[in-house]
Amino acid sequence: MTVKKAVKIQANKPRTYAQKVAGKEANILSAAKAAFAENGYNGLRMSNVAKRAGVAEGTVYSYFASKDDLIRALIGAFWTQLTCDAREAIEGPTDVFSKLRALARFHIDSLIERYDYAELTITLGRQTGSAVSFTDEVRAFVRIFDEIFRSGQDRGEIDASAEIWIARDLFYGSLEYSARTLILRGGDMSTDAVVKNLMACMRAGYALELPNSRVSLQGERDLIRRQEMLTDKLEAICEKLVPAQG
Amino acid sequence: MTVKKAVKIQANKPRTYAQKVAGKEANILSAAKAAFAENGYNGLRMSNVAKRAGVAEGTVYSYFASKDDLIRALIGAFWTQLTCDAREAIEGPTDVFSKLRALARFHIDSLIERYDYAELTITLGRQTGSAVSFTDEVRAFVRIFDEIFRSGQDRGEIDASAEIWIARDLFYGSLEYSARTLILRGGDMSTDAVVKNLMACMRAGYALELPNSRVSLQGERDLIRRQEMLTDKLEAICEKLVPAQG
DNA sequence: CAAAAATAATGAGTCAAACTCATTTTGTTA
DNA sequence: TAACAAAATGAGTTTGACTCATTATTTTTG
Repeated sequence: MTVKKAVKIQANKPRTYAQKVAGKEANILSAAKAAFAENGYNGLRMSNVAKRAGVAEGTVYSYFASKDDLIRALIGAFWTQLTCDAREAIEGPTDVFSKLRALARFHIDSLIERYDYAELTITLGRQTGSAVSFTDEVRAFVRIFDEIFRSGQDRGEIDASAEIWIARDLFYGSLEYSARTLILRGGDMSTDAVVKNLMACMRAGYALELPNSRVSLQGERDLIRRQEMLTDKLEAICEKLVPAQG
Repeated sequence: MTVKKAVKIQANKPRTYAQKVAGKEANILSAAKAAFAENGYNGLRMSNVAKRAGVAEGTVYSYFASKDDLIRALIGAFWTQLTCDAREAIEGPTDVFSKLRALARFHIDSLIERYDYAELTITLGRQTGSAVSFTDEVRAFVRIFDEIFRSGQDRGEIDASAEIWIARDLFYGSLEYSARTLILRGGDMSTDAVVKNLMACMRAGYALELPNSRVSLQGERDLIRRQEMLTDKLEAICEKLVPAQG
């Protein structure tokens, strides 16, 4: 038996039953969330989830086909929430690199708080042939970086020839690794240093300030050459004049 | 019962038995390696490993206390081999950034070939309370990067104030993420672009060439200023001379 | 060399936990 | 309120990691 989420609703009856069903799914999910937070993926017991949600074990399986599917749904919800929060976090700054910095800061803080989700995202993400997938939710989150980066390219602040997927992996990859280091070693190391370093590298590698400064440097060199030639001429004139004045 | 690896060896008896025991452990490990390669961690069955190794299931448990331990031993061996190969791969170049480039290239290629090990390293690495640990083996691999980076700092080619753990996470993190992207999306994307981009960012962020060029830029600016003043003076002289000559 | 002791191998059996499904309960419609 | 449909139930099945009493092999000892 599979619980049909799209229950036919009559216009006159104010869908109390459908609400109840939807509420039960939410109950199970939040029970799973709590169980997962306490014991992780391997420690999570479907029987425990059922007990917490106040339903029989079989009921859980009528909403989620397997333990994997249940956790997948959880991961999807996590990324959706994260996307929402991240968008809020980057609202302040208008400058492209400041936006990226805000995103980086938010992301590494989130990862440190809930690294288990990130870990499972990778572990379960590669497994094929499952009904539930959280690919879309992760993509929606990743899109935040893409939008900022693209807008930077459009505005001419970021090198337009930079491949976005590489920049994205550099961004998220280094943040995730650093988050793990901070969790493992813990203590006195700060997220600020990580973010600062990442942004310095990205700015140095992608920002178009450097080429511009090179152009101005070139211009200065030209000027120097012209001034050298002018100096030569003037010196020659001086040479002629000095005996006349001396 | 636990098989004692340190069998007391009599000088006269040429340890045929100890060899046999060691051989059996190697058999089990290679059987596990094959099974893991075919089916991954979840798909690996201890019964299957035993069958492949030509021993009873119980025997496997006298060499490795659990499935986790068996896989951990496998992961440890993987990193040891990788360390060996990586050291060979970076032998050619002498320049610091060329060495890093060689390491990056080697690492991303290895990851693409055997991503499952990298994934499990992360998943199993965080789990506590297990007899077998592969921390040392991973550390030995990571040390390769550290050695190159440190030597660069010592030689003055790399910013000495750069925090090595952050640089390391940037390096390995971005490579792992990119490897995953390349595996998932596959096809026409190349590892070359990833390595090139990473090295560009690291060079821009860590190399000491940039500060040097800034110094020379400053020097040129000073020269321009002096020439401006000189030009002023010469122009003034010309002004005086022109009516005299005109 | 044979008996005794120590070590290693065996595989049938245990156990935990994910998953199933016949039955019961609850809700909806006529 | 009866007939029907949807949902919930939990005892039972299955799977696969792990155990342990027994058997086999090797080493030591007298």
